[in-house]
Amino acid sequence: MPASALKGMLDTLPDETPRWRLVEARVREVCALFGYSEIRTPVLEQTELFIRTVGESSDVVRKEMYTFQDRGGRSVTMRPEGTAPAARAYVQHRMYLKPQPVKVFYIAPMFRYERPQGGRLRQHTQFGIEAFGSSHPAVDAEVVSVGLSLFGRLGLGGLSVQLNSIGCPRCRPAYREALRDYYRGVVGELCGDCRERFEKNPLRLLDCKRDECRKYRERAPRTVDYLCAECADHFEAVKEYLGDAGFTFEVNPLLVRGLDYYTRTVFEIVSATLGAQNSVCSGGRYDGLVEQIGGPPTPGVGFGLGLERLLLSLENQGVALPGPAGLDVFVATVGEEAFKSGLRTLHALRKAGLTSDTDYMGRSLKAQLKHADRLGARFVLLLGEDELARLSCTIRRMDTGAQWQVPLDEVPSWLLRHENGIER
RNA sequence: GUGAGUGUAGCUCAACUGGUUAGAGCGUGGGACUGUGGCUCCUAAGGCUACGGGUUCAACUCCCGUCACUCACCCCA
Repeated sequence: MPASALKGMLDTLPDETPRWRLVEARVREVCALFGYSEIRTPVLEQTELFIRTVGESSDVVRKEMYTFQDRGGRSVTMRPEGTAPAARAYVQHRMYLKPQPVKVFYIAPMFRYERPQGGRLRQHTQFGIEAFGSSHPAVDAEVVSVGLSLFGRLGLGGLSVQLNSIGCPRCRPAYREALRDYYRGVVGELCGDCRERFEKNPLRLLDCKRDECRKYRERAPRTVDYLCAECADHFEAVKEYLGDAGFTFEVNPLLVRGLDYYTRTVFEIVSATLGAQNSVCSGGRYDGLVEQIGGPPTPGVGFGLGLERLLLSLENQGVALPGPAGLDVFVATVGEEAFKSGLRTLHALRKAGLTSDTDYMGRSLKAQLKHADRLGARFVLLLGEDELARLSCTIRRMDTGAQWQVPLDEVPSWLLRHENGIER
């Protein structure tokens, strides 16, 4: 039996879960503030859903999906991203009949079979939001600002917002052709990948990182110059709304996204404190997605935000993150009778809502105190023969060392009295 | 999937150009302090040096293979 998790899949240990809970709490606060409600969808979906929406030519579908036959012989896939499942739920439950827009968020594991690297895992946790039903450019701006607000609340800096518009099915073909025309003469000098992109998905020619391909993109035609009137107006409005909200961003004409369903707005929030995998949040508009799944024509915008990357970036920036919460009370006892009495007191403490624990290792009193200190106990309750005889106990305050004798049955109420130091 | 680097105690790292019982700090258990934590000191446990093979009188050290991890590419959160 191999006692190790699968490649690219991490355990989150007790020392680390508090920081996760902090981030999740902030996510929920921000979502509540912006009017997004939580949705939970299954980990598995029909493979078809992702092939049709994310796109047959995308890398995600071609080589990164965890796909297998279930026992009924159906091809199923562990979700590689969250937008398609949310859109599927929107259609399945006819949420287009509800007041629009429908705004949802999720915190859920995503799976992609890739080679792990700093900030890249096979299972990662994504916080995502989706706003279905409105094509208003102010919604695009809102979506971006949800991400930025979260980062702001967490104290994450060193970010840059990259924004672009890749047009719609009406104007994109003209752009695609212009791009092909531009690259046609130099195809032979491009890398192998780019030669394939030239055929299949010319937009992607723009984000190749190889020098031999990179030098051409400076003078390549830009998406924004080929937008139809509606798309151009939309893009202008998005920028205006974002600017009015006080956010700074950069228009990056080279930004195109890897998933096929995007239309118009695409954006990416990049952190300067991550390695090569520096995109912490990215998304865009997907006006054709719902219809493609079988719903009525419905616009939508959203983003995905990698929580592992967010945590990494926070750590790299030295943002203070919480560790395990300390105990209110540790019950230390000497002798068998005192141990039994201690257990009864422990129950009373817990019943009163005080976080408390005792020693189950038969440690010496001294070692129990030491252990209590490590657990971060604010008070230690001492119970030995002397105390038992008097039906009382010694309460020690760990930060000051002050001690009191308190009758056993009054311990919880004594501790809860505000002046004695436990603040709820 | 491609390329490179690294695998020594729970963690972070030592061990000269191959040389005999593989060390230290932190952490963990116990003690100095017979019923009182943090500081200090003492002490113990903990290693098939990732795994398998080869070279050699001798391998943590050199060679080959496997696996794992890391970084970069592809791509993405």
